Amino acid sequence: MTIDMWDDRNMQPVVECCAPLTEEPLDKSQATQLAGWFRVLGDPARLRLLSVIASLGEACAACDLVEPIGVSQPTVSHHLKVLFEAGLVEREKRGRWVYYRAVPDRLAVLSRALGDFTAV
Amino acid sequence: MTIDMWDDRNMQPVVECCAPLTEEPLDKSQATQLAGWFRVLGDPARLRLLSVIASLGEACAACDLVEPIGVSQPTVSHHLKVLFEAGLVEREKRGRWVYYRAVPDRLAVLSRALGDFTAV
DNA sequence: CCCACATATCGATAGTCATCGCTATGACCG
DNA sequence: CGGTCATAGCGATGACTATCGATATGTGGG
Repeated sequence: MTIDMWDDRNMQPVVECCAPLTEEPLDKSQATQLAGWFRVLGDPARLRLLSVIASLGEACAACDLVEPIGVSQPTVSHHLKVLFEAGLVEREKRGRWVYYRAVPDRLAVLSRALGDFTAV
Repeated sequence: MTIDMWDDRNMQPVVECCAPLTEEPLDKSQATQLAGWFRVLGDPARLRLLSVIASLGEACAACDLVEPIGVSQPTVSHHLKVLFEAGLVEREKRGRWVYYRAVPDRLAVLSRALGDFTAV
């Protein structure tokens, strides 16, 4: 299954995810997009990265992330790229370092989608 | 990566997921458990199943689910099993049919975890 | 300039997963 | 009982992914 949801470099949502789904049950493209985000969150290393980033407010990849997560630097870089391309974190290069921050809006969309499943 | 989070047939959370994570950043076992749930949600077919189930309140596998989702009956059965073992849906057999319902508590845990990522 | 360091990318490998067709199980109905 | 239908399990297959070491890129300091 190939997800091509993040070809757009501006990371705009492909659809304005998501209608309340009480009406009709999540069309295929919405489901694919939401699933892509959830799959990105479906890795312990990425969740821990996100949690460190969120708890620090802002985190530098090597300085703050490689050691506490306990995987190699290329692996951290890989996961950060996945999180970035999913629009769950943003990054800013300052000098030699790249700083990562969580993107509250994107996370809120997911949180709300989960809420909709229980709201019926 | 093998997830052994749902050996317990009673589907009790292995840990009382999850501490506010503003203190410290999600230990490995919490991350593994959360990631397992998110990975279950990281499939479009499962999200659509969940959304149909949620919007109907209760859904019978073959009657309500096979046709709208558009995959074969064995595949639906497989995904429902994954959702069930993750504790995201519960099932009840009545006569020939098995009825599925969403489990609001489990979904709420995930929704709240996402909220924590933005709350800092 | 060159070195040290932060980060990203590449290529390989091992493991996991979605999907299918087929088959087994188990319930209702005549 | 025997047939039919809903559903679950099995085994195979193709696709994807997490991880690593090695390497490339790019930046700042001496």
